[in-house]
Amino acid sequence: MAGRVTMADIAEMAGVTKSTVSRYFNGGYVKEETREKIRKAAKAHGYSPNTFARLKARESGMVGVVVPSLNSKISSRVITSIDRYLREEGYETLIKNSDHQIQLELANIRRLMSLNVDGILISSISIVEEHRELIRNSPVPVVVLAQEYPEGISVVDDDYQAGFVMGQYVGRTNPKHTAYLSVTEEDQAVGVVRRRGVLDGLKSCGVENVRVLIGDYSYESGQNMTGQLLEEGPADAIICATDRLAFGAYRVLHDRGLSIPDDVSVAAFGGYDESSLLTPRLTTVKFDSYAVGYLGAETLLKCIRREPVPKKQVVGFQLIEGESVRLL
Amino acid sequence: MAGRVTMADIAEMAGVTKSTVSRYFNGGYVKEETREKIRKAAKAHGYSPNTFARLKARESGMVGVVVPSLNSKISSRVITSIDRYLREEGYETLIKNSDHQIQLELANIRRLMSLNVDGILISSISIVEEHRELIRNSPVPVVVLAQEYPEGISVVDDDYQAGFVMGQYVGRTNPKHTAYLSVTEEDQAVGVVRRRGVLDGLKSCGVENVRVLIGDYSYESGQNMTGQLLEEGPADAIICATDRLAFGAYRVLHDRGLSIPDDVSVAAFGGYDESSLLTPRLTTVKFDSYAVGYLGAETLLKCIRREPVPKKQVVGFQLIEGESVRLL
DNA sequence: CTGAAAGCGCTTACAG
DNA sequence: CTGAAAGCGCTTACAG
Repeated sequence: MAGRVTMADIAEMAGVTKSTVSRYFNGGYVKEETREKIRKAAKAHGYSPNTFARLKARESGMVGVVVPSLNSKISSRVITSIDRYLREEGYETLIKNSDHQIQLELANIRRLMSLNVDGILISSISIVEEHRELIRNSPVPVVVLAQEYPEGISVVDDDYQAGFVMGQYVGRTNPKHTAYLSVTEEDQAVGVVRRRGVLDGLKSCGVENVRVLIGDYSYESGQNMTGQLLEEGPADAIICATDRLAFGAYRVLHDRGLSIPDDVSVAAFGGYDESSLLTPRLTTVKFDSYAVGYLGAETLLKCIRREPVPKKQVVGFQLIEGESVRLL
Repeated sequence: MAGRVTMADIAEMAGVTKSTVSRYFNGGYVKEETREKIRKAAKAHGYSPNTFARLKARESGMVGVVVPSLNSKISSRVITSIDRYLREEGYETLIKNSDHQIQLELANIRRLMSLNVDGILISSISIVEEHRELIRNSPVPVVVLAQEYPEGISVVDDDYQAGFVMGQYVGRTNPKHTAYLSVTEEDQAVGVVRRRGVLDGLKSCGVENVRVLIGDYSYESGQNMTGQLLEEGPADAIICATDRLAFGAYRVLHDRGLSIPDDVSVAAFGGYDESSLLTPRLTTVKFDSYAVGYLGAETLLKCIRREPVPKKQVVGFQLIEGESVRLL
């Protein structure tokens, strides 16, 4: 592990000034002959310019992405999609994980700004006042993913419609004791909007008195909520805010000898590959997370290039019918 | 979205010089009174120092992590674990995705170096000569995860032993037509070492003539290989290099009306949460990916602090017995 | 096609 | 406890 070689060193070896070497690395005009000398010198020392010293450069070529988790299927899809798009467009992606902590998310945003990225994509669990302030004062464009953000630019899933459609789908089967396993309201998109959709969809079929339990995003939480639910009384339909929660429900229902869907219908949101492997296959809504990532990245680049962009883009979803809901 | 405020601006507002402001932000001595003025000025403009300008700082406080994918359970676990550990220790994590492309992986490593990170963790699918050169010339410490790297420092899973144990487990059931669904040899750990373990384990029970198919890491690949396998002849035991491949096998076997494990035993490596939800539950080896991440991060920090570290650390695994292997 | 010079925003001994 | 000054490694008009 060698010492640091600088542009001045390379310039000296190539018998030119650092201006020329700088141009070489930034696509400026350099005579083929000179170019060759620089290439050799750089190669010999494995030299690449120190990005940190590009103080005067207007653009860093980097885009920051903040995600709430690296453990979730959805985040994985969104980031993968963003990353691929940006790479194609010649941008670097810097990924920061907030691990479901708002304070960390804010710190990540600040950090990316201080890293001089050209723009930021935020996939947030929850937009709080500090976000607004941070985004308002941002020196670079910011696009918010998966959460409504009326003050700025966002790309969102159609959580309400998806919830409504699923609510109707289950509501039509005429359940007597329906429950919705949700997450905290901190997460606007999932904890508030999706839930409202589900409840409204159910109501449109005459299903009221829905028990709503609140947990987090984990498998264990799905198990706990289901356990609690069964203790509190009978249940013949459980809609889960995410597939992972449904996995927990499956486990508990299986363990108690309850049959899906004969005793209890289960449905969820996510559309993970694994969900189709469950027995019975899980009925679920699949959001187009790749589209969220793709559109988000595309929109951000447009902002960076000062092209006009829509304030809000809503991507589609798809109801995937499994066999986990008892049809009439 | 406002213009950029600099340290000099803050200094002027607070009525001090930038030396003092710099000290303020780097934990140097500043009188409480002065401190307060600076805090206010900074707050008023949402100022945070531009990391890029810390040209003279010896340490950046950042660690780079290169992963082969953001879509895999294992990578997710490893990164999450790294990220948490480093954060606790006051370091930033910069994540770069190589999307299973060696060239991209190399570019990512170079990029992180030019970003002045204090150290790099590489979770590579395959170490090629260019890696060795890059790592040899690295100005900062590098720790390799999940792949053997005799020339340097690594943290690895015990792929051979895990393979052997699984080979034996299946071998003891006396299968007549055994197959191993593998990935390309490019991936030393999984494609070569794990496979050798499996084959040796089987052999130790007298099982030879194992059909080995090669695919990639996808669900689809699991389906394709299983389909091909069944076309080529009978099969009563399939060991898959990863759980995801086993998911594909499950789907195809189900679709063809073959029973697991009565007609065909299936086993794999991964230990994903979802695997225990399959019917029948998948028999799988769970590697301790959190430990890989944790130990990797810890080891890297020790390198950065010039403390002594082991050249190679091997983490454990666990055979999780499901019901997918027909026992005698 | 290339160089000299100023400057980017910060850090760091060194004085005081 | 704080400031003046040099410097980090690069970029960028501007000459030539």
